[in-house]
Amino acid sequence: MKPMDHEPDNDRHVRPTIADVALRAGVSTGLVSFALNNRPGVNPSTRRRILEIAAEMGWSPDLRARSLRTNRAFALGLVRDTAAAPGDSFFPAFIAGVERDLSPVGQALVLASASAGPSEAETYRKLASERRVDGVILTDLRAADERLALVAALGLAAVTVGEADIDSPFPAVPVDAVAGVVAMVDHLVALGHRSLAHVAGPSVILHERRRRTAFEHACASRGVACRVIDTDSSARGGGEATKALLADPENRPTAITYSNDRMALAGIGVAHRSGLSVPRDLSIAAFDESDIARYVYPSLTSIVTDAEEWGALAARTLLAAIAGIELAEPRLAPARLVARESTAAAPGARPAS
Amino acid sequence: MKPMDHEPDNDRHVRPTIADVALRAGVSTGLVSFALNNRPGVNPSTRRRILEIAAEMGWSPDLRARSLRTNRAFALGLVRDTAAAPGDSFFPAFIAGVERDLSPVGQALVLASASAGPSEAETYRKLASERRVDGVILTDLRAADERLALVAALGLAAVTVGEADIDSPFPAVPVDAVAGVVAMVDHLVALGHRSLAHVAGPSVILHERRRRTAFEHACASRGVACRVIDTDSSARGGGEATKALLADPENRPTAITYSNDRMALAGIGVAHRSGLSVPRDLSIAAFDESDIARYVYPSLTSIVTDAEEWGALAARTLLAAIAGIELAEPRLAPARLVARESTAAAPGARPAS
DNA sequence: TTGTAGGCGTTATCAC
DNA sequence: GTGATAACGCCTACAA
Repeated sequence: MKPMDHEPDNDRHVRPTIADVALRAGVSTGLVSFALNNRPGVNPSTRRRILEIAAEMGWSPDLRARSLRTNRAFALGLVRDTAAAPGDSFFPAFIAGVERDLSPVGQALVLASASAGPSEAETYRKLASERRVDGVILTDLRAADERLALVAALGLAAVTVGEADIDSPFPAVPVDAVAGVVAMVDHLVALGHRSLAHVAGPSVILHERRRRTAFEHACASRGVACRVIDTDSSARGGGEATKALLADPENRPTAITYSNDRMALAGIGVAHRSGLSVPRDLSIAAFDESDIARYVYPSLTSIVTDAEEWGALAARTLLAAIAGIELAEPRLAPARLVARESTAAAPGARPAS
Repeated sequence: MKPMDHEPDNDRHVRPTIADVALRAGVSTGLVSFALNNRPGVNPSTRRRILEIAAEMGWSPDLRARSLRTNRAFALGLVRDTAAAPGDSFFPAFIAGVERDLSPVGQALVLASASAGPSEAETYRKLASERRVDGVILTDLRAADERLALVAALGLAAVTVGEADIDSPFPAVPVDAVAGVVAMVDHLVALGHRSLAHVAGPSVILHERRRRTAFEHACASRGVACRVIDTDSSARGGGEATKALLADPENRPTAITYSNDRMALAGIGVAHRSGLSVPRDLSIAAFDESDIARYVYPSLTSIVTDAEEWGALAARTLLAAIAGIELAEPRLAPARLVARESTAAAPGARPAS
């Protein structure tokens, strides 16, 4: 035996290549490639024969070779800051949506973490320099997000989940943040609430900021008081914000909205421990619910967005961008209010007319 | 502009290849490769010069070429059934752990979904035939899991998260399921509970089955009654199981353990709606908590496992297996009981001696 | 319609 | 110790 390990005729576990198919079909590799890729210029009968033989031999494309040759990775990347949002219920659903649209078209999702180890920028840089992905999905966009310039400089395609606040070379998949907030404020005002509060996530995050602004505007235009507290989006943060809001019995809101449901649940916990009953003494509402919102007690009034659909739309938009197609401005169904048990008439309020 | 985008000589953004480096250094590409990979047989001064020039030119390895040549993907795969466990709090943490150990060694995580579109087997098959990954992490192992044979037949490496119940060619990263359950049952028995119940996930899932068995054994050996109800692991399922358990006031458990925290939260909801107070009238406990368990009211007594560490250990074990190294049996710290507010003395029970 | 040849960037082989 | 050169599997101008 030679030191070389080429014995394609011997080893039964060698994957057939297009050369093997070509040999068997008595044609050239080029023709096989054309036939396999559904390209014009191949005699229909020849094509059929080639496809048959390829199937029979169990040929399947080797992505590595194809990648090298075509300079594409056939994969998209998603970098998450895992430390920033533990227990986040939005992400898993979002990712499921992304995958749903990727796998049928032979694309894969490469997940990378930014929090641990190398910095976020380094993670994107590596993804690009190794050419592991063709594009990235940018989530949790920040104010003046430096990732836009970075990713563009790296030559990656991208899609932003939500609209950027600066010039962006990338398509965006926005969702109407205002409608839901307005519906929520109207809902609470109709219940007689005149002093509201919003427990927000970090305000560098654009969608957090937008919710906050929408909340403040809606309150102002309805002439109701509103307080906003920033948190780190964690359950703990939500609890602490609630404590702060309830600290002064003389001057506390009668309804609190939270930027996610785990903060809201923590808020309910704090309220209970303060001797307040939800929703009798205090109304509670949330954004971005997971399925538990429906089943806890009291069930959570929420502004819900279809996270999975959002992910799917983002994936589709990015794939189109990579293919050089510009999709008609993709727009997600606006977030909608789902009223449940955690919101009720404000204490001492007469029912709205 | 032509529709083609190939203009490598024109584009100023061409990445330097080792050929470029070799040219500049006045050596051959082979030598550059050796130098860059820290392999013996290169004159130290030559090596230094090559490294300098490579850095200066901004060379970085192209994974595609390396993959093609070395027949490795430098990536691991994880196939999840997204539909099966929406809102699962275990997975995100687990994945974060996987990534934590992967990125520092230049490996990536490819996530694929099985629920939507192609079948689970098809997903693994594709991952292998495209050669996208070197190995897969098998989670939520099922009884007589057919994935073991499939993945082995596909020539993929793998690691199982938890021990298989059949012969497995793959290393496993088990966790002691029994200790936590025993601690939980003892905790409840000490509180005076004599009639327990367990709301389990699908019993095809091995860890669900093991918990169930451990629960039944522990109850039997303590001489306390136990009822088990199977669910689909969803919050809804947890709620319905609770309804069933509480249906007959004459004969209902005084404590219920749930296989995950969202079922437990739903259970608390059902209890409240049935006019029962937790933990006064009914004690509630959970497994696999997310961070909200600490902050809800009442806070949840839980059996907690370090999901992130589990993911990291699984990744490490699989990487070792791929490298041909067999790690000393990796073992995770056993799950431990964290008693909180949701469990208390059984109604009418005298405090344990 | 089909065949040929060259190259994508890297690593492995084998002479020098 | 060093340097050509041939693969890896596929795609694609270009020639026939």
